Amino acid sequence: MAARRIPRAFFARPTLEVARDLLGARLVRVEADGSRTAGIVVETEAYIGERDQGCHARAGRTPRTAVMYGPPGHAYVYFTYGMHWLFNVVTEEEGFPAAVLVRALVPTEGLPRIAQRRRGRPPREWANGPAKLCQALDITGLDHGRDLCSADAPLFFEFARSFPPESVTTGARVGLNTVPEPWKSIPWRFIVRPEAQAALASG
DNA sequence: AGCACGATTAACT
DNA sequence: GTTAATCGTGCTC
Repeated sequence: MAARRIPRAFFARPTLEVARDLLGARLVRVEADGSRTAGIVVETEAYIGERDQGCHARAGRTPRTAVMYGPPGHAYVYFTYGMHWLFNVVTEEEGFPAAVLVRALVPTEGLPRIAQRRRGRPPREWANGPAKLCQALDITGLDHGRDLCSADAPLFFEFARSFPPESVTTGARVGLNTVPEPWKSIPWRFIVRPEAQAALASG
């Protein structure tokens, strides 16, 4: 029985709720040959509005950030450090710029293909970072703006698992070195504890 | 037109 | 722990 795709209403909620509830969801890429590569989301971060000085929308609406102002459930994919793609899903109601950055997956499907894309690295490092998971699932600028909730989307989320509060930790978002407080330290990062992640591999 | 820097990664010492 | 790689973006001149 096929798992249910996560509908747009899930993303049309407060970004912190979406970031927390996305832990345990399955991010799925349908490959050109129809096969799937996928993994369970185990780490996310929330970026919320123009006042959030860690959010790209702090500069207002620009060509790059326009997607964040659009309807929820769409992909906000951007290029950074001259070489890496990072994947977010747009949240909240249309007109309010916010998104959840997916920072790590535990790969569960299409492992040979993922191994090929992450050639030379051990399985543990296949998708344990925001740019790594984009490599693993071949997420690039071509996916920017894509609707992840349409029936024929080749990239989407599925309901898969849920984690109890004791399996989740929070902390400051990563990489905001020059961002002023309180935004730099506000605990908008959500992580599935390592023990709980280990259980995913076997089940 | 020029510039500083980034929601990172991998390879170093 | 430190640092190079590498280029689009937004800001200043």
